[in-house]
Amino acid sequence: MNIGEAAVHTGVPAKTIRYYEEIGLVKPPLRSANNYRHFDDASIRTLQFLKRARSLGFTIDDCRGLLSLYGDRQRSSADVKALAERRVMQIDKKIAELEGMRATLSHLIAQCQGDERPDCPILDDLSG
Amino acid sequence: MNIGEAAVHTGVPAKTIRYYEEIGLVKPPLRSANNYRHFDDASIRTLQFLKRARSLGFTIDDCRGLLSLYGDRQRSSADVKALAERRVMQIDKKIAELEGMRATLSHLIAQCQGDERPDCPILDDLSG
DNA sequence: TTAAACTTTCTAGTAACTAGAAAGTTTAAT
DNA sequence: ATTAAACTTTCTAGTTACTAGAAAGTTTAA
Repeated sequence: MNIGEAAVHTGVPAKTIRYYEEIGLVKPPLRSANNYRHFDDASIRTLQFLKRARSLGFTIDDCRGLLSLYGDRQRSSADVKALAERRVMQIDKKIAELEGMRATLSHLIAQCQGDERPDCPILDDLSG
Repeated sequence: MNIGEAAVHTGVPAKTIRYYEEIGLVKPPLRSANNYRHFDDASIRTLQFLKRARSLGFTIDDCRGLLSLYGDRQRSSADVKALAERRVMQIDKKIAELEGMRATLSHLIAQCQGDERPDCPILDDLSG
């Protein structure tokens, strides 16, 4: 499989695949005679794994850890669980932050007439 | 006021103040004889404005817009309101995305024993 | 007087890609 | 056989919003 096909099969753009290789997240695939990258089934599976992990919000560094656990027959599921739990805590923190912003903003928006006049509680708030 | 004092008074770090100047978000303050930046009340208020706006999740570009509306006596509050509403929509989108991740992750976490054994529903999910 | 605590500018690093350029290769249609 | 489209390669640089650190000059307090 060439890189374009791999991109279609995994949902990871060709540029991103090259990037993952460059930063050592995936190992360099073999090259065909024409110097094109050749992706085998294992490579494809790794890319799908990464696609899914990234979509769940794991950082690239998390992904390194996950891939190494994935490849480790001796791993304990506790290690994976711990990584996932840390992620959930970060997500919760981020959600709380966003909900705080949201609450303040909608409160201000509700106070604002939103007409042609210059009076604006939103700017009033921002300017202290 | 020197930059350090301005930083304390506004909560915007000195490095960030210089950065805001560099990207043209705030206009260059006057300099004292020693070439130190001198911040007057108006500058301080602008920095406080930015601090607040950034904490509400407005991007730097949003802030440009907000500052220009702030300085415009002829502005209509509708323009400000529109900007804030766009922000809320983006926040909602982000929250929904995070909650999706959160739901999937906690589901997987709940299924995972988290013991010394290698069996792990989380990795099973990631590997498809 | 001298050391600590400022300030200046400059470069480079962070996260995770994404865009674009210039050049080589393959494929499909003429 | 040719040639144009659609690949591929590497390289550089841009994105967001800062942050860290270095080297050098200035002010302040002991």
